[in-house]
Amino acid sequence: MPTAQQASTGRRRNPATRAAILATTFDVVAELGYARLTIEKVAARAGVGKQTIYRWWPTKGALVLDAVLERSLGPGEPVDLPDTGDLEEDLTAVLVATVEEFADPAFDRALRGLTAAIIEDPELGQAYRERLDEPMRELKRRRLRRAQEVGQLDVDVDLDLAVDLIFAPVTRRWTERSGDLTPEGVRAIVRHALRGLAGSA
Amino acid sequence: MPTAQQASTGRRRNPATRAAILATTFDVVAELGYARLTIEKVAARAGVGKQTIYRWWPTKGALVLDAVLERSLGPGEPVDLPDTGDLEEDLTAVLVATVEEFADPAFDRALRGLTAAIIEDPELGQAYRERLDEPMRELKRRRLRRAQEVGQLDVDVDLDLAVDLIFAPVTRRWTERSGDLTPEGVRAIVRHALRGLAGSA
Amino acid sequence: MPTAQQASTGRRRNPATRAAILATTFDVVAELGYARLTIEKVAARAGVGKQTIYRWWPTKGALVLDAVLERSLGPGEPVDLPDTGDLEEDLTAVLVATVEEFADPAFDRALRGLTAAIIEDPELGQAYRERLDEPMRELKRRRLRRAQEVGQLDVDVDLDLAVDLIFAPVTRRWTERSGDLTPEGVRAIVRHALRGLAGSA
Amino acid sequence: MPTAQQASTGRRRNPATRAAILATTFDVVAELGYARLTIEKVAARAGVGKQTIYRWWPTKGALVLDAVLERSLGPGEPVDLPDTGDLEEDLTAVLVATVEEFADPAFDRALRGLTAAIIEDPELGQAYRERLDEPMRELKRRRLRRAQEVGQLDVDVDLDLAVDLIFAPVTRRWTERSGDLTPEGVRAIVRHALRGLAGSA
DNA sequence: TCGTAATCGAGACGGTACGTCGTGTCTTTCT
DNA sequence: AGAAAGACACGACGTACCGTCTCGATTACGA
Repeated sequence: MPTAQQASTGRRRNPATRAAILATTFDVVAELGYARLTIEKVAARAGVGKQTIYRWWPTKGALVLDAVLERSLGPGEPVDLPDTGDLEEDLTAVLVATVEEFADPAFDRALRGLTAAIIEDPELGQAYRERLDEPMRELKRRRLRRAQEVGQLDVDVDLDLAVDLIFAPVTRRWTERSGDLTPEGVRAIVRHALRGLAGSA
Repeated sequence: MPTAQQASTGRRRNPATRAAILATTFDVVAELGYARLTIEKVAARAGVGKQTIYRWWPTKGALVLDAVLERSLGPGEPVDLPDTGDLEEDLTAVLVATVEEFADPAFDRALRGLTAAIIEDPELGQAYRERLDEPMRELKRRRLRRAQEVGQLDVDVDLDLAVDLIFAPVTRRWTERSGDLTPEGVRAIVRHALRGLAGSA
Repeated sequence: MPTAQQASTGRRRNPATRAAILATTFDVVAELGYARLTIEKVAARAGVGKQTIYRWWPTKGALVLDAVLERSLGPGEPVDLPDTGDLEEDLTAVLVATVEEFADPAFDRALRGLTAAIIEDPELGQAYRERLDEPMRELKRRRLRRAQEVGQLDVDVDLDLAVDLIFAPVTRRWTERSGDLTPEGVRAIVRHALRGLAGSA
Repeated sequence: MPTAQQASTGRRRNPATRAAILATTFDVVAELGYARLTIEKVAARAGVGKQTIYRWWPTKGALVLDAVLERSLGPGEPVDLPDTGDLEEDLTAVLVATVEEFADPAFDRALRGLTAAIIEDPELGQAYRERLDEPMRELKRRRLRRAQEVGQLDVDVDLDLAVDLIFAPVTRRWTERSGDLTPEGVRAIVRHALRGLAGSA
C-alpha cells in the first residue's frame, strides 16, 4: 500500500516500478478479466520480479484496486458534479457519462474485475469504499444538498438513501447485464427516482 | 447442464450423484467462497471422480449456479409475493426476508460467489437471468401489476424500471457492504421509491 | 522408487515417462553438475510435468541416484571381475577401467554429482550403498575370496578391509583431484596394498 | 578471498566483521549442511549486510572453506605428528583422533559440506588442497620419512602413495558412512597398510 | 580539519527455482 | 456406458535466495 512510510535506511522504493506494475495490471485485467489475471503475467509484462509485487500488494484484489484508482483518479483533483440548476438533467448527464465509460471494453472489464474481487473480500471492500466509492459519493451528496437548498429535493430525506435510489438501478443493470442502459432508460430512472425524493414545494 | 437427453443404451446418469455434487458444491462455496472453490475439492468431498463433474458442468460458475438453484428453489413451485393490499408493507416484507437470508453466512457467501462468477462471465450471466432472476422478477412484476390495477402505481411506468428502482438499492448495499440494511432502512427505500412511482390519483 | 506396487485401480505409471526423466537427469547432471541441476530443467527438457517427477522421487538426490543406476547397470546382469589367476593384474585392470570411466566428462560429472548428494544426505547414502556400492563390493569380495582359496591372500584378513585398502586410494585421488591416476600409479597402489594383504605362503 | 590487498586510502576492512561472518558460516553449515546454507542466512545471523559477504568471498564454497580453515587451524601453528618410535601406534593415534572429530556432529556436517563443495568445484578443490590438505599431508610425509630413515618403511616407496594407502580407507568409510570406524577397525587398516609398505629389513 | 574513498548495514530489485495445488484430459478397472 | 481412481502436461501459486544495485552513515587516511 502506498502509505507505508519509508524506513530510515536502505534503498528506496522505485516509483517508476510502481507505476509500471499498476499500468500493466490495468491492461491485463482489461484484456483477460480478473479470473485470468495472474501475478506472474503482470510481473512478466511489466518486466518486474514477482517479489516486487508481493512486497507491496498483499492480494490480487489490492493490486487491481490500486490499478483502477491510478487510472481513474489520475493526477488531478476530483471535480464537482455539474450544476446547471436542472437537477434531472445534471444527474442524467453524469449517469450517461458513466454508462459511456462502461461501453469501453477495457474499462468495463477492469471494473468488473474489481467488483468481482470486492464482493468476496470484505477487507478489499472497505478499501474500495474509503478510497473510491466514498469520494465519489461525497460529490453526489454535495450536488443533492444544493438541490435541497433550492427546494428541489425533500430536506428530510437521507442523502445516502437518495444517492442509492438514483444510482443503484444503473449499477445493477450494468453488473447483471440486463435492462435498459440507453440515455432514455437512464433518464427514466432518474426521473422516477427524483419524483420520489422531490421537495414538497 | 442437466438437460442433456439420455442416450438409449448404457448406464443412465445417477441422480443421487448429481445431488451429492451440488450439495457439496454449495457447502464448499459457503465455506471457502468462490475463489477458493475447487473442482478437486468438490470431487473429493463428494466422493466422486473429477471426470463426473467435468462431464456434466462446463465451468465452476455453472456448477455454482446449479448448486444455488438447487438450494434456493428446492422441490416446490415458486409462490407468489404477499398481497395484503398494502403495497409498501408487502414489498418491505419481501426485502426484509431477503436481507435475513443474507444474514446467514453460508447463504451470503454462496450468493456472493455466484455473483462474482456472473459479473465476469456473460454466458453464465445469461443462464442466471433466465433461470433465477427472471422467474423472481416475474413474481415482482405480477405484484406491481396488481398495484397498477388498484391505482397504487402509475400505469404508465415500465414494470422493470419499477422493480429496479425498488430492489436495486438493497442489492447494492449488500454487494458493497455499505449502507443501512435494517428493516427501517429497507422500508425507507421502499417508501421513497414507491413515492416516485405512485399513481396520479 | 521403482518398488512401489501398483494400486488396483486408476491409470498406471508410464514407463516411457520414467525412462525419459532418468535419461534427461543424467544428461543434465553430466552437463551442469549437481548444484545447477534443477527439477524444473529436467521436467522441461524431458517434456514432463514437474509434478510427475515429485510424485516418484522425493529429492534431487534420489533422482540422480536412479539416473546413474539406470545408466550404469543397464539392462544386463552384473558380470564377475576378471580372474586370470594373476590377482595384481586383474585388480589393476579393474581400476584402470574405472579411471577410464572417470575420464569421460559426462560420467565424471554425473558421479561427482551423486557423490556430493550422498555426502550430505544419510538416507540417500544408504540407498546408494544398498543399490550400487554393495553389489559392486560383493563382486570384489568374491574375487578376493578366490584369491584366498589359492593362497594369494591372507585367509585371516577381513574382505571388506581388503576392498577398502585396494580401492579407496584411487577413489580419494579422484574425488580430491590429486595424485597419480595413470595406469602405473594405479598399479603401484594395487601392488603395495596386496603386499600388505598377502598370504603367508 | 582475503588476500585482496588494501588500496591506499579509505576505510579498512573490519577484522571483527570477517571473524563474525566465518564463525556464523561454520555454525550454519554445522546446523543445516552445505545445501541449505544460504548467504542471506549467514548475513542475517551475523548481523551483516549481504554485500559485505559478496565483497570478500566469490562463492558459498570459498566462504565455507575459509570458515573451516579458521576453525581448524585456529591461531596456533601446526604441530608435528607424534613420534614415539612405534609407527603403527602413532598413525593409529592420529586416525583415531580424526575419527573422534568426525563424531562431533557440528564438525562432521561442516566437513561434509566442505567436501561436497569441493567435489563439484575444481577451483575450490585446488584452494582446499593448497591451504588445508597439503599442509596436513606434509606433516604425514614427514613422519613417514622418519620411519624410512629408521628402516620401518621401504625407502623406495613414494610417500604420497604411502599416505593415500594409510589414510584414504578411513576417509572413504567416513564419506560413505560404511565400514568399521572403531579404534580397532582403524588399527587394522593401519597394520595391513604398513605391512604393504614395510622396509625389507 | 577537511575532503575523498572505501567499508558497512539495510533493503529494493530482476530473476530463477522451489515444492504444492489445481486444471482439464486421459487411461484403467470395476460395475 | 457410467463412474471412481489416479497419472499426466501444464500453469500458477507464494516463498526463498541469488547477485546487483542504491542509500545513508561511518571510519580512516592524505593534503
